[in-house]
Amino acid sequence: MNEPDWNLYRTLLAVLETGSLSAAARTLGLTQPTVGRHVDELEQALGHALFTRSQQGLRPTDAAQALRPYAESLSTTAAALLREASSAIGAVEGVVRISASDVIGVEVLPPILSQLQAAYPRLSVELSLSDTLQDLLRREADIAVRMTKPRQDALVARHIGTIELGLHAARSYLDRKGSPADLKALTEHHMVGFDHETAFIRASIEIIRQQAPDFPQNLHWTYRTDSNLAQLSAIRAGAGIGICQVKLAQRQPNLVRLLPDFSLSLDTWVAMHENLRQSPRCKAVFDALCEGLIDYVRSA
Amino acid sequence: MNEPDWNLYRTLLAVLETGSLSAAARTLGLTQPTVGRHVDELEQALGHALFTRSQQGLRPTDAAQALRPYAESLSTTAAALLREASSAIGAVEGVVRISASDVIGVEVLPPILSQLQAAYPRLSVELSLSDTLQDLLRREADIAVRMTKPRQDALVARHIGTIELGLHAARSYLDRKGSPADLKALTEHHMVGFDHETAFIRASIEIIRQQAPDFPQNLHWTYRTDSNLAQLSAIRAGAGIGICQVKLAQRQPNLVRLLPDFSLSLDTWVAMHENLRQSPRCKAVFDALCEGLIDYVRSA
DNA sequence: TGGTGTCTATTCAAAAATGAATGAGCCGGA
DNA sequence: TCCGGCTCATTCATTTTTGAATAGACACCA
Repeated sequence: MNEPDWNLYRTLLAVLETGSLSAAARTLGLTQPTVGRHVDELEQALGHALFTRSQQGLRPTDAAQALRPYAESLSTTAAALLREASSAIGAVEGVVRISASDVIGVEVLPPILSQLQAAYPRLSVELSLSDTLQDLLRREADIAVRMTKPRQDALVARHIGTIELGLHAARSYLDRKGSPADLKALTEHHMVGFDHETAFIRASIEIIRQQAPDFPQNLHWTYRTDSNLAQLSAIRAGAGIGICQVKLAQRQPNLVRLLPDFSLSLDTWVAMHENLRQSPRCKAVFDALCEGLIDYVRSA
Repeated sequence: MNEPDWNLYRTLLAVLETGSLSAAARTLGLTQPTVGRHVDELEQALGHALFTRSQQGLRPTDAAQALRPYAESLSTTAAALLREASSAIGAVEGVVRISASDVIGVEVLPPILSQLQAAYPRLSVELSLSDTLQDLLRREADIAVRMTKPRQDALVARHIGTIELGLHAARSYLDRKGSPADLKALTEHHMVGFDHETAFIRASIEIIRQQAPDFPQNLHWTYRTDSNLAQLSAIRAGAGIGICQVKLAQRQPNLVRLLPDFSLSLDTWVAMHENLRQSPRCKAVFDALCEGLIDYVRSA
């Protein structure tokens, strides 16, 4: 039995993502019959049924689900290959894909990246807002800005510094509700916070417990979202008191820091796949990111 | 511009590996003209020359070299996908690829694996003898036996125990040359050791320095090889005194341990990609490997 | 209930990819 | 020096893959 055509994996992934032959055909620029034939061919080659056909689409079997991560890995690697090929050798041009948290991506990176693009006009930047380090290994991004120290051997990481977090609220909110005199008074306020308790959140809560034993346990969470960015917007809009970056709040005239003794800090890192050190375009972006973020962290 | 056919990457890799269109065509089961056309097509799609043609083969350009790791990653991932597809859902069958050092692979694993295959007749094991942890992330193997603690987040690792290393020689050698009375006497002997000084070797030398200050600096290395397995064979054949696993030497009637106060220890780990925990065939092999190796380490 | 949207399956002609054969250049050994 | 080995390039017939069109089945909505 010969190795199946690698294109079959691409159409497999498209069918998994879209849920139907027709939709997959549209995204792939093929037609529904060919996509169907690809699936048939792959099923025959692998010896498993991959989908149960029905008139309103295909439902993937467990076998297809098991193969999905591999197909995704193929797809991201192929995309990374194309990015690598997007630049001439030795030139700072082409596409670089950056991954960062939403707040960093929206509030901090734009000036840094626009300056970078002024310096290298033939450079394109793709920005993916997500928070896992996995995506560097899977090559979903070339460079990542992260708040945890990368522990992967295959990554190059540079430590940027520490970002300070503090409690903030909008003036409009404080005009209505007044300012809390101490941490215990927070129970009387509307709080903006996280929706789901991730490992990172649990760790943060632990740190808060240690550093600020007065921090109340049961707060009145009136606005919960897992997006830091949405939290920031909510605080700005006067929805309540929440935690955000101190440096960021200083730039916003209508945000006030509360109880400045309460403070959390986030270590910040910029990480990149080791292989990409050879690539001038990635190295240029890496260096510019480090420089710009260090400026941001140290800014008064 | 459309995304290039993924098959083009496969032929690119084959051409890079074989060094000629014709040879690549043979390994791919295609013909030389099609391989040539694939390369042309890819060059056009990427906008780079990938090879400089000549009558005695193709020389890859820097651009092609830069793409090589990506193509290799595609290839290993496609192979991993096929392995995953080689087993029915929930069944312990199909192909599992194990990576281990040469000594472990040749001397320790066979009984463990043959027992495993007796338990699961539809299971196939591929054994790759290499020593880097990288290959797990690149999916070059499903499971690895390693002598260093894995630091990758994406890996599941289990600690097996400590393997003791000691100085050994064959009786035939000792009959000719006599036994060294102490470490200093090693300078009078033929020694079997490593060829290149890797990071691991340097670390080991450092440990030796600390634990055995008497260990001579300048030994008479008469047999150098980077393969542990070849070292073991050389010691067995009476080429000289060398370091090998104590447990392993105990099984060999003609090997004698020398200066038993001298001892090194290696921490042993079995590691696997986190995703594969879902896969019964990998989990079964992982568990069997752990059990078998623990038995080996603890055996009298 | 009938119309419209979605989906998959099938057929058949057109387009694309492939292979066999051949030519030409280079290298090394007899 | 010639021969056999290897290489890549080119041509043309054949095979394979693809797409357009169509039919049938289901779901939703007026």
